[in-house]
Amino acid sequence: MLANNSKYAITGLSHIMENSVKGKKTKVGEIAERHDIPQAFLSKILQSLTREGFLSSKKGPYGGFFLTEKQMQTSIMDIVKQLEGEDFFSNCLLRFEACNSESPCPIHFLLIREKDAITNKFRKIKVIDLLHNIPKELTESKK
Amino acid sequence: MLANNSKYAITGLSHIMENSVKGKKTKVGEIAERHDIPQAFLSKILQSLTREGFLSSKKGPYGGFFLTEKQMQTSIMDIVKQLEGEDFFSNCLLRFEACNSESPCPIHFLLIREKDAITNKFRKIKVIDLLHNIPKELTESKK
DNA sequence: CAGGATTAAGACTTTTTAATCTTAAATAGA
DNA sequence: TCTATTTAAGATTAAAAAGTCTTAATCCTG
Repeated sequence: MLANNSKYAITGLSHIMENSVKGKKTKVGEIAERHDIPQAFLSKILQSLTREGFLSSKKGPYGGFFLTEKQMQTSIMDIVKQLEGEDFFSNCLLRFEACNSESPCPIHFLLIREKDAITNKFRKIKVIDLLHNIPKELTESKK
Repeated sequence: MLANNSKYAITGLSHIMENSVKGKKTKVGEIAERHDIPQAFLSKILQSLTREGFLSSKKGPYGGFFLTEKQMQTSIMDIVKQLEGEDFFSNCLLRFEACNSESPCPIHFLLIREKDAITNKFRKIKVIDLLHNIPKELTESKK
């Protein structure tokens, strides 16, 4: 499970992504209001992403957050790692510090495939993919 | 990611399981020491499992925790649900309260297969399975 | 160049999770 | 029945995560 940090970050990036492809910047307040996220907290999170180069911002009127083409290609694994800590994905689901094949936790081998699948998916998903997140069969027909 | 609660609980049950098949009871101190878990905290967790019927205990000298045949068949999903809350598995990885196909979070469809696989695995794994957690190829040859 | 709009930074507070401490209750064995 | 051993229960404290507040810096517009 991800912490609130990552949850808000991904939601925010998804929103900023939508606007960025239209060439628009996004104000924190807009994201906070639409997704019901505490604004000051979201600010801090987006600021930290900006500091680390995952996101761009501009102050002042008509300012806001936006993503460059290059930033849209960031793997969300890198973003989660920055927010949750470098070893988020190397730790096992039970959060044992040193869980691996040689010194496994009680469920290491029982869940290793599923764990790896999740890790690989996070590696593959890029910020730009947060845009196309609804499968065709659901967008084409209604109900 | 599971909280410490569940981590300690599964570690503890795994240890108690080992002793239970030999007909032995397990003292909290023994588990705490072997796995480096704060003893008083582990006590509380095991006590709560006992209160809910997932585990058995006996006070006094030669007492300790143990598992009945029936308790060994408990799905660890039920145990995690009790410790982390009923909707642990119905929430998505991003912990959105209401994330489903109709109102998905930004990564709902990107991770739905992997998420479901994990959930099903937790449903299938029983306490008794915590005993046999090392694949044959690793126990047979060394190095 | 003044004023409002916006992000930046960091101190502060609240809430939740993790862990400890204290006292009680049960029970085996001498 | 006394004592040592063990779980039970709940109050308390500590640490971490989540969230708020305040002030500064930037920069567009008139």
